Amino acid sequence: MPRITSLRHAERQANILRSAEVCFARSGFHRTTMQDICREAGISAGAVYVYFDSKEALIEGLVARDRDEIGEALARIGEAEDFFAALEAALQSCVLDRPAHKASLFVEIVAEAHRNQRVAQSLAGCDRQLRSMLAGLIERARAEGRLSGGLPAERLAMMMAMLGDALFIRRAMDPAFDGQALVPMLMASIRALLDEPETAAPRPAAMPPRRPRVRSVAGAA
Amino acid sequence: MPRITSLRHAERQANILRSAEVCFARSGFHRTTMQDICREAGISAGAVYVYFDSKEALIEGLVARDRDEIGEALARIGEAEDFFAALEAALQSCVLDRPAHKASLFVEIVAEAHRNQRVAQSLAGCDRQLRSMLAGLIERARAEGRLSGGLPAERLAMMMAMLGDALFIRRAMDPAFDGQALVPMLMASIRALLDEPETAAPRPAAMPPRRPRVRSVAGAA
DNA sequence: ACATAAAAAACGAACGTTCATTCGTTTTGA
DNA sequence: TCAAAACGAATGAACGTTCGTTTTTTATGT
Repeated sequence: MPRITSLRHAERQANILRSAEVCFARSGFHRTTMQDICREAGISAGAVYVYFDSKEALIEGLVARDRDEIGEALARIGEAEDFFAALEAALQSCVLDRPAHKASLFVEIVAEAHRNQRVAQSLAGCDRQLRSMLAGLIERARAEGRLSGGLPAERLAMMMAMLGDALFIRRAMDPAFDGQALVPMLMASIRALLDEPETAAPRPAAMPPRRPRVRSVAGAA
Repeated sequence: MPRITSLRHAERQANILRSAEVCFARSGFHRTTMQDICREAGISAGAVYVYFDSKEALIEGLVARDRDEIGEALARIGEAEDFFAALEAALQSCVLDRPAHKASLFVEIVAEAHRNQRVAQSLAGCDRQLRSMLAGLIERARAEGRLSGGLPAERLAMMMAMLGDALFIRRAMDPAFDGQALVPMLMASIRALLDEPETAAPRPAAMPPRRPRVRSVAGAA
């Protein structure tokens, strides 16, 4: 029974995904033809259907692959000892150090998620996983006394994820965008949030002309 | 000479743009057919070409319209007296209070900008305008002694714009996303950044186990 | 080792659908 | 009255997918 070794099969599949990623990042999902992908992958028009059911399946495959990649990167970060160093490392490895085309792909996937149920679910799963890992980092650091703030960890994780989104978006919008230059600011704003006590005081009705350095964040529940 | 009054012409044009916006936000640019837009606008298939040269021209029209809208909103904000109140108002009116389909449209436009030169230029222009207005707000507040920090205004404006992007993205990704709940955190992180002095000290090599409340941001030049 | 067989993989031309745009005709309104 | 505007069926190109054929790979028998 001549079945191709599953290793070879996986290799071909990965190669097609790589090609699809390049094409999607370059021209977008809808402007990329299957022929483009096949040309990029060096295969014929029909061959891709041996490995993927449809063009949509290619996007799903890409999301799943990236989810696994980021999951691994975050897991590695969970091992680190220093919280802020870990966070900055996460920023580097999960956002800034990723090649530029990943940023374009991110925009493409978010757009596609809007109309493709399955892509939306993959993306939501990826996002949930990422944020819960971040929240876990925060809670562990608190339990070990390395963090003092009291704001809900989930919400802080959401803020961090959003900063990552924003960096991706900017990178996609402008190839000359210098995300690295913003790292100190990003880290500073995260530090400010992490240090906030969980006070429930409503924000002041009017702003006094001169304020103390940092005021507390009165979040909704 | 029976030419339609230019008022009527502008009305029809705006109506078509509105319809296109709804359709693009619902199904995305490439999955929306001209028929969809015409049906939504209540006109026939060919009529749209009296007002717009092509489907692409519709997107360009939408970007131009939104740029003008946001420009007006920001101009109004420039008039405000209290800096942080103005900033929070900008957050509300330019991001949170905009209808949900604007968030979807934003993602769609960023994706489209990636492959359409003219859309990219419109978007970049819109973005530049927004950020320079924000930077102007900061510099004015500093000149009047209402702000003490010293980080570059352009970079701070970039951070603020990115937070706006991030809110839009999240709204587009998840209709249940509660941006309002994050406002206190967003404002707190912005306050922390605005209060930073322009020190150039490099970030500490290793993190001490217990840190003071806020540390300074050592940006690149 | 080699030959053989059979199934999977790859090919690529062709199909059928979808859709932006056009155009000849009709309607509208200044 | 007549040019602009609107209509909507028709057009033609683009593209995802299929399918009959060819090639490659692997398992088995000698």
